[in-house]
Parts: sequence; structure tokens; C-alpha cells
Amino acid sequence: MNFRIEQLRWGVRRRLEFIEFRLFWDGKFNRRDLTDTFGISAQQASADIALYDQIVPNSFVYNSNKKVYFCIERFKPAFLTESIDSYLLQKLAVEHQWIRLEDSWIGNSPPVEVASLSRATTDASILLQILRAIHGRLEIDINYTSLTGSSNPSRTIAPHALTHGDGQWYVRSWSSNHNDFRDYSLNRINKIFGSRSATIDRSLDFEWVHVINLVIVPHPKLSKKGKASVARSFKMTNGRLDHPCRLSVSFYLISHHNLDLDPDKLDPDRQQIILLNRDEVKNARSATRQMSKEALARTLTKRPLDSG
Amino acid sequence: MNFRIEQLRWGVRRRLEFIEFRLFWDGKFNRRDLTDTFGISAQQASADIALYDQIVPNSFVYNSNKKVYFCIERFKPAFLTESIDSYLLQKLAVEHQWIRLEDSWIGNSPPVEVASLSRATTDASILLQILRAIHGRLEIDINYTSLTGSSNPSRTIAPHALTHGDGQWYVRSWSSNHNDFRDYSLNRINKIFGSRSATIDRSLDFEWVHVINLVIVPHPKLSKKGKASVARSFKMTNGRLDHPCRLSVSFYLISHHNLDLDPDKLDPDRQQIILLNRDEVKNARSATRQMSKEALARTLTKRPLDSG
DNA sequence: CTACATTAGTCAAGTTAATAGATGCATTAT
DNA sequence: ATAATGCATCTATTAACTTGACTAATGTAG
Repeated sequence: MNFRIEQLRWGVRRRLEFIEFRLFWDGKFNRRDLTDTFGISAQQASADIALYDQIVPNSFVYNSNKKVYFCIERFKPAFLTESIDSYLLQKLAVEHQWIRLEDSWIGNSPPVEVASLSRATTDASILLQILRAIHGRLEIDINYTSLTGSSNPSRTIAPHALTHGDGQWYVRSWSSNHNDFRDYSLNRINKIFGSRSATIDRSLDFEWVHVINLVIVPHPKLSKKGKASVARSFKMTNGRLDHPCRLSVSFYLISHHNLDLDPDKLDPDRQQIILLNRDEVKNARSATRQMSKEALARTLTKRPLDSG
Repeated sequence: MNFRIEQLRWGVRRRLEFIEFRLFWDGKFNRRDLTDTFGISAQQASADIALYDQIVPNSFVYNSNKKVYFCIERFKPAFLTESIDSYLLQKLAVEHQWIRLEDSWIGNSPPVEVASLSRATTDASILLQILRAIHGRLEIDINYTSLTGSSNPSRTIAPHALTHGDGQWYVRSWSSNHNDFRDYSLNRINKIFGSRSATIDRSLDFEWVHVINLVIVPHPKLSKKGKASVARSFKMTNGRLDHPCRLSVSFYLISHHNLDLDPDKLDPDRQQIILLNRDEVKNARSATRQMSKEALARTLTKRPLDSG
């Protein structure tokens, strides 16, 4: 019989994919795994197993002793998109408790330890309101816990984008209180009260709009082999990485990799990479801030803007 | 009619979940979204939409003008048990190109920028062989690009666990060449040739087994408000975080958050947190290394060990 | 050693889910 | 005006899945 994977229904395909995922990464599975994961009957699970055997012959053998199906070495996966990330990503997500173990396809897996400090999570309704505000071009009043902190927690912001930096989510927004564009940490927004149409033109956020090229090279004091290794790890070409990124985001990258410090301040092993065009980036940031301020001053003295 | 969500079949449930996900996070969806995502017919999609309407009444209205279903404010989701993470996690994974946009449920979403340097990915077959080695308690010969590097790239390691630190995956292993336990970066393993039964007892990896408590507090030079904010962000209780972690993993945490530096070396805003029991951790590490060495010396002089 | 639980496979009968094909209706683009 | 798109709904048919009944191999408790 001739089977075409594409013409299988979505549900069936996912189950066969599951069988393959387990076979590939765990080297084994049994019928129970299927019935538990998808809530199907034992008969249907048997049928699926038989179907997979037809589509990918010689992929497993049943060991009636241990009561599991073992994979046959060098079987050719037909469903998996061969991305390693699907496995490691699921492991990471499970370890971080981002998803439940039951919702992942990870079966028997080795001990894993994830080095990270867990952060406070944002309330879903807060994120939802932020998304609505971004979409509807709204200006919202928030209760915010600032780090350097004025005593008044009230802010009025007009958010327009999300940023992820260093394990945290930020919302890029116009701040009516400061008359410029800033990042607000999602999990420091305690409450949202009141909203109205925004009067600021998002395209005036020059630090967001302006993309700069970070030129990154291995730390010069590393050995030749060390440099080559770091270069490969960061996917550099000719020992150099050109990483374009928005000015407003460059801050997180620079701070995360300590790229703003003097190269001698930390060990080469620790530092690993340095920013070649440090001054250029620094100048671009201050120049852009200045430009932004002037542009804002011009538009604000004329009339409030609302971008279509 | 009475519907119970639990008795719906897996495939149907996922589709209704999808409708709700889009309604909740995007505020809208249309039939096309369903047919495209799940490869079902238009008729079935219509049926699903009608079914969702029965189960969760007053959740959406059809706008024949714009040809989309819009969510009704304050509808009560019935399927999404998940938190905010299901949304942000998917966004992050898509941005990192860990998963394809088509495989996520993210629809229309705001601009997002992720601050991170992409790392080289590991070959699936390498990870697979590592997993097999961990599982089968094997010792493997690898070709490894070390950072500090001897000129000979060959190593013989007996891996026993995976570690994720600072954006990279490592495999915790016994090194026959160095006679101790070390971390090997997954994407610096170029090739695996040869394998045999391991002769080392994993439980002798004291730095892995030993769990220490990292005592973390906000940077003392932060303002009172700043401290409170940092405390909340890191989910501290009484302004203090007790974070238990394996000694071998503590290194990544400490280095990532610059916890080994003198608190004065970096700005409080930048440093944010400090490690209160720095010396204790340091001593524990060297003591454990010493203990490990002695234990190894004892067992190796007697006979090769193999843990059951 | 027997009795029993577990895991698996299969056949048959019946239900539910999904498809194809066809019709109508409303909106938007040409 | 005409074509194209998106949705709803009807009928007939097929594929997917379930329940129920029966068989077989293995491991374990008594």
C-alpha cells in the first residue's frame, strides 16, 4: 500500500510524529505512552503503531520481555524536521516550568540542570492590556515600580513594541512623564487604569527605529585556538560577527556580555567577546537621543501628532 | 445540550483551544486560520466555530464587514489553563527561530525584538549519541575544540547529565584525560568515534551531587525602592533569595550575574544582586574538588568501578 | 505452581469526525 | 454588473475512533 504523509489527518500525523520523536530521542516507547498522551483507546494506539510500521518499515521491534518497542539503529525518521531544538527547547521549557511535562513529548531523559534564577511572571491580564494598547495605539495609565524610583508610581505611557533582554520582557513606550521613549519592565507594571488614544507618533522613537551594526570579535587575549572556538560558537565569519540590532535593544546585549567594560577588566575566558565599534555605538546612541529630543520638540510645539 | 470539554477528542480540543488562544491574545480570528493551521476543510472549521460558540457562549461576534470573528470583551476562556508564558514563550521561540512561525499559534502580534546573539546549533546526531551514552553508561571518544586548548582534540569522556547555562548546553562528564569531572560544551563536540562501557561511578562527581544554597540579596547600594523592586523581580522573600543549586552549575549562575566580582566593580543598577555567601560557596567548591580527587584516588587504586 | 495483573494484538459493530460536493448570502474588488 | 472571497448549511460518503469480546505472552504475589 502507498501512504502519503501529507494526506494523513493532522491528529494522526501528530501521533505518528510522537512515536517517531520517542523512538528517535528515547529509543523506545510503548502503547501506553500514546493512550496517555492523546487520550485515545488502546485499539487506536495499536492501529497507529501498525500504521507507523507500514510507513517507516524496520524502525522498531517489540520486546515482549520489557514490554516496550525498541528502535532499530539507523532507522530513517520520516516526520521529524530533524531540528535538535525541538528536543532541547522542550527540555528547557519544562525545566523552567514554562510548560508542563505532560504537555511536552519528553519521555525518559537524562538529568538536566538549568542555571537560571527564576523571575516573577507577569499577570496575563497586564500583558493582554499592553497588547491591546500597542494594537489600538492607546495611551495607558500604569502603576509602575521603578528601580531608581520617584515616590509616585503613576506613569502614562504609549507602548508600541515588546523587547526581550536578559531574561526579562520589556515594553517599549513613549513616556508622557519624561517626554521620551523608554523601556518598561513588564513585571514591574502592577496595574493599568484608564486609557485613551495616543497622541505620539511611534516613528519618532529613533532609538527603536535606528538599527546599528555591532561588530563583535573574540577577546584579543584568547589563544589562537580559543579565538577560533569562540568564533565558531557565535557563528562568526572570518573571525568577526556583524550583528545588526536596534539601538534601544543594543543596551541589553552590551550589558549581558559586558561589552561596555574595558577588555582588561574581566578575564578573557570570562569575557570571550569584545565590541570592536564601542565608541561608534556609544556616539550613535547619544546622537540619536539628541536627534529624537529635537524632533520631539519640533512636533510638540506645533501640534500633537497621531500616526495613521 | 451539555458538553464536557474532557470528553472531546484530542484533535477537536486542540482546535477549540486554538480558537480561544487567538481570541484571547489577538482578539480575533477567522475560519481561514483554522483551515490553514490544522489542514481541515472549511466545513469542519465552521463546525468547530459553532461548537466553540456552544461551549463558550458570547465569546465572539462575526463582523461580516471585515470578515473576522472579534472577541467580546471579558469572555471567560474555558481551555487556556496556561499562564502568560504560553504566549511569551512562543514569541520568544519564534524570534529565536527555535520553532517555525507556522508551528506556533501566534497570529497578529506586535513588533518584538529579542536581544541575544545566536549561537551555533548542535548536530542532532551528536546530541543523540550523547543521550545514548548517558543512558547506556558509555564512555565515548570525542573530537573536541577546547577553549584553552591542547593541540590534540581527542578526548575520552563518560557523560552523565546535561546542563544549560548562559545560553549554551553542556554535558557533564568524566574525563579520562584529566582524571576529573568536567563540563563539555555541546556545540564544541565535533565528532564521536568509538564507545565502550564506562568504568567510572557517576556518584563520585561530587560537584554535581553536592547542592549548595546561594544566598542572594539586592545590591546594598540600591535605593530602598530599588531593592524592593529587585527583590520582587527575583521573587525574594524578606528581601532575600535562597537558591539551591548544584555546585557545578553555580559557576554559570555566578558568572552570568557577575556574582563573583566585588560589589563595587560594577554599578548597582547594573549589578542589581550580590551573593551574600560568596566565601562559603568558594570554599565549598574547592573543598568538594579536593574531596572528589581523594575519593577518586582511593577507588582508582583499588579497582575500576561501575555503578549499577 | 497457580492465579492474577499488565501489556499487547485483533476482530466486529457502532459512533463520531471529517470530507466532497452543492447552494445561498453578504461584502469587496475589478 | 461581474467576479472573487469568506461564511453557513445541507446531504452523502469515507475515515477515524470507540466499545466490547477474546487471545497471548510475561512477570509477580500467594
